[in-house]
Amino acid sequence: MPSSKREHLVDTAMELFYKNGFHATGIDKILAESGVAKMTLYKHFKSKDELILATLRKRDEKFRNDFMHDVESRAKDPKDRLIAIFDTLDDWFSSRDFSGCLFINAAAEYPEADCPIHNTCAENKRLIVHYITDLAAKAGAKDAKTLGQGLMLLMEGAVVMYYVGFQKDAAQQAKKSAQLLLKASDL
Amino acid sequence: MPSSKREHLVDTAMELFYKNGFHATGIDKILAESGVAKMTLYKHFKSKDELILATLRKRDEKFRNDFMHDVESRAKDPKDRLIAIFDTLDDWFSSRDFSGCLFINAAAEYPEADCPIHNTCAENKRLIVHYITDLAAKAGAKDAKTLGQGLMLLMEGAVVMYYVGFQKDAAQQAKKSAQLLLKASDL
DNA sequence: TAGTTACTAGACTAACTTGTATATCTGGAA
DNA sequence: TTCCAGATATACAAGTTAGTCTAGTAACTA
Repeated sequence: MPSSKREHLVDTAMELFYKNGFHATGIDKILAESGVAKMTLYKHFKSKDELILATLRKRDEKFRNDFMHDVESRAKDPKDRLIAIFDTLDDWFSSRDFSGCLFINAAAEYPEADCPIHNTCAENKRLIVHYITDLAAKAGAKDAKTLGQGLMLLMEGAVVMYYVGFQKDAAQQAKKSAQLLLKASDL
Repeated sequence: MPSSKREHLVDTAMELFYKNGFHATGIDKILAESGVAKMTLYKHFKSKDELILATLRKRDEKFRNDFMHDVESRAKDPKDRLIAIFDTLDDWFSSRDFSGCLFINAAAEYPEADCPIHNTCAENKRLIVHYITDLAAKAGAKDAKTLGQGLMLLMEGAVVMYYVGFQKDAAQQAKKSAQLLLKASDL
């Protein structure tokens, strides 16, 4: 049986890191919020960085899972799913606790390319590109790789423009461009 | 005559904030690196946040200026300039000290929407969208606003995919999609 | 010469950081 | 009952943080 304290720590940490940032969130705040003792944290994780890595890994799994399920519940046809991505995105943006992309935020605070934290963020992006490119191939795009990459760029751009630039219609603007890219791929 | 100490502080701070992040860069490190006394800093800026704001404002001006000049030196025709954007981007990415977008990084560390730092980042994005949309209009795009927004999303997406996702060809992938969007706008 | 301005050096505060050490408590199994 | 794992509270170490205070220096100008 996995320790429930451990999971509770990771969940609390994820919330605080996401809302306030990594350096700005001290260990003590996570402990106070979760009601777990400090020694319990250091029994499960040998450092704050290890806790950060655990939260990123959990977030990666949960985010991609929720994302794919939401997209797939919106449309059956792979081609329609490629467009549905941007409605899923729109809903995510307008959710109450949206605070950008945890992986973009983490990479910003841990800039070094050989840092495990930054690399975990990179892995998340790679897996999402893979998912989208796979969908593009299933939809029969004439150049699935290019289409997949293009849609990924629109998606990440929308996250930045909504979160950093306060552009409320970023997801719908991305959707418009996505439709043009699909047309250019004979879809 | 503007204080040279002030400018030196801003330049040093910009370098360190960009390379290592904002919370991770202490006042003392900036002072040691610049060789300026602490009281001189607090004579020019009433807090670290004020220094951050000054660096963001200087960066905004310099970045947009350099960016526009580089784009405009690559092509004369507005339509060609819209594509040249992505070669400018590519050069920026492969420059030795590239560390993502300072404004995306800053917004990640200062998440609150009503925070002056976050708002300065938003302003930078708005001004760049405006520049690109203006170019699209000059190029005679049938829907300049949509094209401008689309190209901006590709651009920001490329920054994220290069910096966070280690995707080395992000700018060239963005360029390919940009060409498709231009075609869809009858250019 | 006297005054003004810009800057410097360095001590200092008070809070906060991650991480460790110690000693205690609790619930369940042998 | 005894033993033990897991968690607890609390104090602590050692360093860092932003920001203040004081006293002094160097250069320019009336």
